[in-house]
Amino acid sequence: MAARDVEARIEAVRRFNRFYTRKIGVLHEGLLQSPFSLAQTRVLYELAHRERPTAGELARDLGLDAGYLSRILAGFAKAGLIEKVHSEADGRQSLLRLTDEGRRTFAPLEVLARDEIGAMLGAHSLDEQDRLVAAMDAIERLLGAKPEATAPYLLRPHQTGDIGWVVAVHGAVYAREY
Amino acid sequence: MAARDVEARIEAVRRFNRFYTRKIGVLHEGLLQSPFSLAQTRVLYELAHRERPTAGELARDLGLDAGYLSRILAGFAKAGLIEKVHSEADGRQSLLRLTDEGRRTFAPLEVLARDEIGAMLGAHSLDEQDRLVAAMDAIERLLGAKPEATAPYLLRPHQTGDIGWVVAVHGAVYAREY
DNA sequence: GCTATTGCTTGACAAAATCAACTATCTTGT
DNA sequence: ACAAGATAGTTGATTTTGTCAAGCAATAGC
Repeated sequence: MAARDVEARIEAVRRFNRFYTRKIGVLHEGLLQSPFSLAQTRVLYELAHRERPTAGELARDLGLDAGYLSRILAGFAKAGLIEKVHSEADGRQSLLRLTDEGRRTFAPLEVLARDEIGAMLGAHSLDEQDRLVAAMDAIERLLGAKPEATAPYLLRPHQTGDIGWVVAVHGAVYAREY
Repeated sequence: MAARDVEARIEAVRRFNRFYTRKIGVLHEGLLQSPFSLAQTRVLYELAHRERPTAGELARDLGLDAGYLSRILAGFAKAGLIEKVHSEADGRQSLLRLTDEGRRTFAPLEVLARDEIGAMLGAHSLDEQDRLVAAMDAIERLLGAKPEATAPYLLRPHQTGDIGWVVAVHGAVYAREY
């Protein structure tokens, strides 16, 4: 429980990240039969599940480049999948909405994605399925809450020869002398 | 616990996938400062942690296109990061190995990646960290074991009007009549 | 009102990934 | 032993994906 375990925890998380990176890659292959790219699918999903999002909202939440997203949305609009309505409140932004055509197009993708996950789950007993979902919920709950933006965190125990602590805050890494 | 819950489980897994897709994306941003792409980094990692892998082995395990990987490896070889040794056993394949230079190049990446995860963990209490790691281990254990390649799995409970079961096996989706 | 900021778009470009064709080697069946 | 087929890897052509900076219109802050 001491600092000695920090390395082990980090390794465990990294192993999981490698594992799940691959898993997600495999799962996404299934949607490859659709005419949409992964990014397009993610955007479609958000469009289908939000009230009247703006482009900026989607870009922020999906972590997409604004320009990139703009093109994706332009493509959707051209294909008649979405409608852009000028915002009354702020003339710079448009409120986005799936058209009926958009919903019809999206529906089979949704089925495909569901069935794929269903197949994955189906390979396991109900008990295992429950444990899996519980573990996922736990991770989401733990990592989903925004971490405190306050103190820097000790990453490695001090060792002779170290110049100080090595700390990382918000992705940036610093060395700090004693 | 009945089939009624299937949909709920599927939704939970999908939500987690969306969540973790984003998480991984954010975590990879940190390595953006390095001169290597995500794919290159993954390959480097495997090279550093395997005995004498072949290109095919890496391509399979990382899910990379053979041609794409070939170019990545050619780049590494050109930069003096790896060495290809003709396999005695099979003249078609080469055994790959990081050079000392390769190890030196890889080391700071490893530190960066570790510190990034460390920062993530550091935002949580030790107890939370333990629960996080336990949940990740659970998922890996459950999904890591190769599922039985036998029976098709029931995805949705029967409803009036259904033509039959909708089943999915290994990513392919079939309809089956009663 | 003037300036800075914000939301979005566009053009130019670079990086990442896919596909098919091809060579060299190995395996299988007869 | 040898032809036919499979496999490991490379290469060229191409597409897809993503990034960056410039620019425009609308808004917000002095």
